[in-house]
Amino acid sequence: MPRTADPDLQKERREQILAAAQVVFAEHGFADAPMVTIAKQAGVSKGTVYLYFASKDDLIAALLDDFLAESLTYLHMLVEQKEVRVRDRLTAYAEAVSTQMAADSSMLSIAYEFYALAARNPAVRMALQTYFSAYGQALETLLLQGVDSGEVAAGTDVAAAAVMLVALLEGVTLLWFTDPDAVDITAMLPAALRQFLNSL
Amino acid sequence: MPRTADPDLQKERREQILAAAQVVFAEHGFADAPMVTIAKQAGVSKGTVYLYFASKDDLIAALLDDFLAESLTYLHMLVEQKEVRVRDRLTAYAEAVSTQMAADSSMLSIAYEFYALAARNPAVRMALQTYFSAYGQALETLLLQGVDSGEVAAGTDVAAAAVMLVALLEGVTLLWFTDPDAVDITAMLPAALRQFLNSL
Amino acid sequence: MPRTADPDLQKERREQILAAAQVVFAEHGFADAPMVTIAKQAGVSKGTVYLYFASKDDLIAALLDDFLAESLTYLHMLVEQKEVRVRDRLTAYAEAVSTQMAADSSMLSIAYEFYALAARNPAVRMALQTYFSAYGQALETLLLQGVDSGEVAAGTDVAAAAVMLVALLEGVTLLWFTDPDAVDITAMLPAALRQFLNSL
Amino acid sequence: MPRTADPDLQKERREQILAAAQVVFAEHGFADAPMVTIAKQAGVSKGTVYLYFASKDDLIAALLDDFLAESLTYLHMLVEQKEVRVRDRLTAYAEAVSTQMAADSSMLSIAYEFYALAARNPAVRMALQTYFSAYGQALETLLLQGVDSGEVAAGTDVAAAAVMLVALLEGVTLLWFTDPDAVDITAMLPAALRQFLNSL
DNA sequence: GATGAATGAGGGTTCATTCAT
DNA sequence: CATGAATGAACCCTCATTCAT
Repeated sequence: MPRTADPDLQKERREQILAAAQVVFAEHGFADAPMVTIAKQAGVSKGTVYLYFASKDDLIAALLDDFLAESLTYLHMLVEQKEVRVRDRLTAYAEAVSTQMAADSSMLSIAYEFYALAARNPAVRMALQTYFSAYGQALETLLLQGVDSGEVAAGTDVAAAAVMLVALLEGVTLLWFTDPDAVDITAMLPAALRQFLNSL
Repeated sequence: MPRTADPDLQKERREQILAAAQVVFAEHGFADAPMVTIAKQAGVSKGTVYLYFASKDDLIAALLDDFLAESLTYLHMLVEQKEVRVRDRLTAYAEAVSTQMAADSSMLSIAYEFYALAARNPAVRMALQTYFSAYGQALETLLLQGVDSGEVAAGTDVAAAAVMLVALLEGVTLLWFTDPDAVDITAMLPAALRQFLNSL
Repeated sequence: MPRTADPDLQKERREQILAAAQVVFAEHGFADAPMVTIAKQAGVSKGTVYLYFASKDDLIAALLDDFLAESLTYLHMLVEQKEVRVRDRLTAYAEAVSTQMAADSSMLSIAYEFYALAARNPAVRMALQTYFSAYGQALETLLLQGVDSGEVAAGTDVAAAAVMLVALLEGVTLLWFTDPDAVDITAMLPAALRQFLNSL
Repeated sequence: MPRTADPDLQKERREQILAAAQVVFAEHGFADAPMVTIAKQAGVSKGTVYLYFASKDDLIAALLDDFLAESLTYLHMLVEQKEVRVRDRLTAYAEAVSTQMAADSSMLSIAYEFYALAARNPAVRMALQTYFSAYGQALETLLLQGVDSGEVAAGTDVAAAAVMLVALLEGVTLLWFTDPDAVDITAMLPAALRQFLNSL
């Protein structure tokens, strides 16, 4: 039993607070979510939050990093599954994303907080730029694998196609977020993907 | 002689404040834009803002209404120009939107504020639902005109296509907003439109 | 038809505004009654109120003067009715006061505003002192008339009795004001008076 | 080590703020007493006041409760002192009240604030009704004890007498409050009491 | 005289952050 | 490590008062 802090416990606390922040931020928005509410949601005191995060901004930034890292990890995993057909992987991705969002839209609520924040916060903007760039790169790689396997037409401008695919997925997501009853995301997202792939 | 209020002056003041609010909200976000800053930007005093808007929320709601009404007005105008080819009208729309946003992104900044707000404000959510519904309807009507004129394949599911088109345009816009240098919106938006129409 | 303002019209406007102030002050209290509300209640504009009263404080002071003058006028009238028995006059007074208050308690609401205000406003305090002094004087004169007519015992300390009578009437009024259902003022006020007179 | 809150310290702070509020409210009135002034008087910051009272209204309500409870406690104590003659107890009460008020009239200033407030605040009105009802009950019990001991005439309507006694005491207090120089409350209150008891 | 748009001081309240325990 | 009492800057909103018309 070491005298120094237990790194695992540290990490656990940190994630516990981040999870609480996600819940509270999704419900109230960044600006209207008091730190004390996040602390309570995490089951700790106000002061403890400041032991793990220097400020509210820092907490928000950490949440952003978590989100993006997690999302990219999943995408990179997809890229590695070379034994599976590209279409099937993309479809699986669309289904996974739509299923997850339909189950818990809090991440999405926060995503729009981040997009809004990006307009006036350079650090957030930069993080999102890096994310979307990597997102596009991953899809581009996937599409290239599709060209190799013959699933995608040889002459396709895969770079442009990747960007457009990202745009389409994000756009469908926005529409669903705004009006979940009008847009069936679990159907629409794969459908949009299919149509897009067929157009290549 | 303000025995009776001058309706024109009233309207002018109101728009003057709304314009100021757009600038300030775009720069600071709804939550971090003090009313007094908006007042100063409009060249009036704090109290004056409250002569025209009952509260900050009311000001935000009025801004949303203005945005959506203006946007839909333009779309409905497009629908009416039946003498012009559908593709040309859609292209003109994409170009107009991208040009405007490239010139002044403040409306877009605020758009993401509204998307974020929609998650926890029923009135905002409802307004956006109505907007996107009308938006989709307008594009659907346009696509139907395209079917009539032979520009769009007869068997096309125009309703689904319209939703997807909205999604695509919104998605491209988001990517540009996040990273204007990585995405040339004046080129990408028409290009995305072209590809989409070709896929129908 | 004089070019200068019509004094009667002036006076009428002034009383119209004072009457409105009574209503609004009674409902909201001095501090929470906006001038504009008083203006509306009077059917004039905000600016007009300031044509007749220099400030809110001035309006309040004028209201106080009106109240006290009216009340004293009635008392002095009682003193002059020497042909009527003292007891009958006092009873008539008690009945008149209780009837009026039961019909409209707004004057009473405002009375307590004035009592509270007297604690920190010398002008108000002075006015109330003058009023209560005159009030006591009037009752003392009445009681003296009673001694002369044999209605009141000869050795009575009429000065002390007058003060006590004022206190009793004010006290009963307060209890009724606080709980109108628990105290029947139209019965209690004359009863208190009777008992008091009998104890002299 | 404030791992857990210290109840004593909490209570102390609360009373410290209530005491400050009494001073400031008495001097400025409820409406014209800024919270920050109360905070300064209590030697704490503005925010601290809100740690102990949810709002200004809450602070006022707490003050009212304190006043009434303290006052009733004293009355109930009087009722219990059955070994002392009723007249002596009432006289002691009158002397205690008048002495206390002559020493510090701030409670009285605030009392009139409460009476004024009762007109438009149901909670305050209710509290005062309960208070005056209990006040009357206590005096009624005392008078009944007087009947038992032969100090008060057997046929007396003690209920009515109690109400009238409350009224008389309150009325004398009001007159003194309005004009302390004209009314010697330490003499007048016991005198009024004596006369009243003699009239029974 | 009368109006009501405009002003800005002022006040209630919130909450990010600190720090003594 | 953890706590939560304390701080005070900041912000929304109200309203007494002024004055151009």
